Amino acid sequence: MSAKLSASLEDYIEAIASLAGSSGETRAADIADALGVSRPSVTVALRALASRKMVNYRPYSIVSLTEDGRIHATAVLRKHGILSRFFNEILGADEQLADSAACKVEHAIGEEITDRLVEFLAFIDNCPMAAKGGFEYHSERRKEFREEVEKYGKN
Amino acid sequence: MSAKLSASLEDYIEAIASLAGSSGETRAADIADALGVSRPSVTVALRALASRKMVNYRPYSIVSLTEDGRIHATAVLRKHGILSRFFNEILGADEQLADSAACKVEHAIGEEITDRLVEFLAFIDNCPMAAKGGFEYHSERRKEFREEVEKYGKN
DNA sequence: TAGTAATATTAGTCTCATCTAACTTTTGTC
DNA sequence: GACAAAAGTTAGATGAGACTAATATTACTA
Repeated sequence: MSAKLSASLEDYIEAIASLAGSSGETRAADIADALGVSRPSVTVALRALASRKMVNYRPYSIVSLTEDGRIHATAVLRKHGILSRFFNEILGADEQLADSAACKVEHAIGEEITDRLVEFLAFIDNCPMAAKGGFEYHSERRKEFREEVEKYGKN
Repeated sequence: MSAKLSASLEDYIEAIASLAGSSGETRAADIADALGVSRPSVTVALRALASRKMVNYRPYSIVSLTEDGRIHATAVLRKHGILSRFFNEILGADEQLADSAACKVEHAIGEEITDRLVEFLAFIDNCPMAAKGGFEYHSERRKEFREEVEKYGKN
């Protein structure tokens, strides 16, 4: 099991994994842009990640993830994707909100909760009428109900 | 809308709200114990919360929440309860895990996601066979499947 | 009411994560 | 190959949140 990283450092490896793409490499400036952070902050983060053997880092050079870093990044990206899907597809939040919520929550849940959420999503994929369609229908009914309350007043 | 608090300060008002009970008051030592934090840390947090008008605080005295603090604490406690229920009742995590995950996630989701989760839970309460019972059944089946794979080997 | 025990605060330090400004290294172009 | 632009790093500062050790205040009790 790789050592625990702070939410901030997880954001960095996540960004590196996303930016690295097929070449497996990125530049500090791209990381800074992706995270909306200054370049010196990236330098600091890369040193911290290098000391934890998560990135291959040499000053003034290109950056790549180590095997450990890749494993950790994959886990974070997995959580992100699952949470985003849950917020958007199941709860019906719009994509942007779902994604930004996923960005924060991904650092707060462990593997067990994540695994269970995966199973839950798989269940709903297999039985869309049972929960997904059902809940969408239910949500619509609640919205109508709210609108009616609005229209006719609460008292 | 009350100003945003850090995750840490939200933990403090949450603890204060929980400890205050009917009297509406607590002591710094109890807050420290509840959060597993030193007493000086509580002093610092109380000053920060007082400057944001979230607590009534005077040195060497008893602590209570202001109206704003109570509102904010209620919102955090609501998120906590909802998340905890979701993790435990829907995803099937044990109570302790559900609670500790809720403790972290409660600071990461906003009101909209929370409201949608409430509606989702309400839906499932009304149609237990649709999703809750269904998913529990589904989970059992997956477990059996895993055990069978285990038993007979993967290849 | 004096003295001790419990409670709370100050003082000083640490780690993280961020910033700006200034400097250095690398890169690309003529 | 020299030199400007781009990219990266140092240096130094800030703010949040935590800690321990020492000090101050309050409360209890004999």
